[in-house]
Amino acid sequence: MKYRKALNQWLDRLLMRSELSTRERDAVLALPCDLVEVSANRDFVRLGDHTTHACLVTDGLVGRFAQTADGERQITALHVPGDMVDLHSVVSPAATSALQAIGRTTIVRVPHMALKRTADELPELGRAFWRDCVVDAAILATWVINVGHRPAAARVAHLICELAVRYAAIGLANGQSFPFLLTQSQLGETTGMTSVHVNRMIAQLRERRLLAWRSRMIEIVDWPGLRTLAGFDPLYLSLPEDLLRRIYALFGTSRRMTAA
Amino acid sequence: MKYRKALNQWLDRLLMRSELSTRERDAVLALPCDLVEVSANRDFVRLGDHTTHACLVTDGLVGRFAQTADGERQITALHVPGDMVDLHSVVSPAATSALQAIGRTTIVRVPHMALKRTADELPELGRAFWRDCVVDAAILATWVINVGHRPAAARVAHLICELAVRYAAIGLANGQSFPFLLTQSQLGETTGMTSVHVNRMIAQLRERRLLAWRSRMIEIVDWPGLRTLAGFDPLYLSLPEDLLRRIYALFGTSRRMTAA
DNA sequence: CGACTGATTGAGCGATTTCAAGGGTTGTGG
DNA sequence: CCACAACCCTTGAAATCGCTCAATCAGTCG
Repeated sequence: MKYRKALNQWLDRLLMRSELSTRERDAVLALPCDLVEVSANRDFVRLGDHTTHACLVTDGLVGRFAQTADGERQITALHVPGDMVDLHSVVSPAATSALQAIGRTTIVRVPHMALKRTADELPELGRAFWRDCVVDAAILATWVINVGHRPAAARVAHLICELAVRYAAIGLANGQSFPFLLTQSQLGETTGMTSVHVNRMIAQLRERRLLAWRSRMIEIVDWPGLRTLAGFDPLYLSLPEDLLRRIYALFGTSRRMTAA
Repeated sequence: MKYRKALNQWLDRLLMRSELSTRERDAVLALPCDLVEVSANRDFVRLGDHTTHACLVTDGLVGRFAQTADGERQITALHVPGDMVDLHSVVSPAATSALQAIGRTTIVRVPHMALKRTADELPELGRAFWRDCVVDAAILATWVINVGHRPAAARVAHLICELAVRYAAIGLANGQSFPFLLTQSQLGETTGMTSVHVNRMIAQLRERRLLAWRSRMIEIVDWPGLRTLAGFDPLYLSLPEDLLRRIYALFGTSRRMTAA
């Protein structure tokens, strides 16, 4: 198949949460698909669309957007490379929210039909698909707590912790730094606060020497400190124990010695 | 089977979102299960438990509870009769949050093994299970918007609208009234606000003659008004069009004439 | 009849938003 | 390569919303 790299990213993701036989792995890699480039800030799935394909992010960042009646936008999910953004659309093709590329993004589309057929033939793989949706729901539940019951600084810190771990898990963290493609207003749209207040909270996190943020990268300066402030417990991400340990080692070691 | 009534409730639920053949329906009704009574405010699944059964609510109300590091509790989901509370545990048995009965509740437990076997034999039914989890996730996404981007009064109103529709959908609304088993503090725990402030918002909703609340029942007084204030759009509940129309008719007709 | 739990109300405080304006960065076209 | 425009970040001051603390009232269960 043509876009083997993308399918491999997804397979790696599935393998973090499910054990798959060789046959099942091969079936994933043999899925038909096609590639779409989406430019920044473009919706590629709109509310109410009836989709026929599921979208896999290979490169870039995708946000799931919802809207209140008075036009306020809220980001309810973020998807990094390797995420199948709307795997759920296989069983529920009518989109209940819009999908937008945040910055230029590469998408690989896989037909629902192919996914269904494969899942029917290999029930254990079907369960892996289902499990992936369940983990997404667990992330969502954590966002509810975050937005509902955490003070502003912790809210921002928690999202940053989550993205740090998710980027590290897919090998896109560079030492203690990872890509952070959101603007501060978008960060506000996901944490339920004003861009102004996001800015002040970020300033706090910087002052406390917990992180540094420049040119679309965030550097974790004090991982334990950030984690504590955020009340971050990565259990809900369902990552393998050893991977998690490696990530923590990556972020935690060699505390920076900057500033007296 | 012994608890056919409970399984029938669940089957009805599944049929709202999936078309099932006679064989598939029979398979659902033939599932093995056992019954558990849970007294008020008791956790029957704890964080981190490895479960072997999925829990179906037959009677009462169940809340999914999460906790922040500093002990604040947040309710991330509510489950009414007919809901399979943790169907997702079939593919992900380690509980990522606790389940608590809100008031005395009757649970029917179905073994994961039986659900898996049935799903393997009848792939379309397996997809119905998966779909159910997807709808739960859609509800969760809506809660994120609610808690993140709506002012307090609308937040409370939105939850009330959702529960009104969900109770009506399972035939438990009595005219314009439906059971409301949460205390005001619990309502605060789900909407991310203090019980004091919940109280004031409820008072507002009463003053504006949108609803009445007494002895564990809420009566919808002005459905269009409540819906508008809440910005409520039931799309995310994935209910059949005609059922929804019937529910709206039920709530909307015969506006109450009380009080000059 | 107490003892409890839940609902209600008031006053003061603090967190977050709003409004507003200025400075920096990035990308683009000349 | 520069100039410009657009967008993003940053900061301040005032207003608002929701929280905390505290007390009282109303049902409910033994």
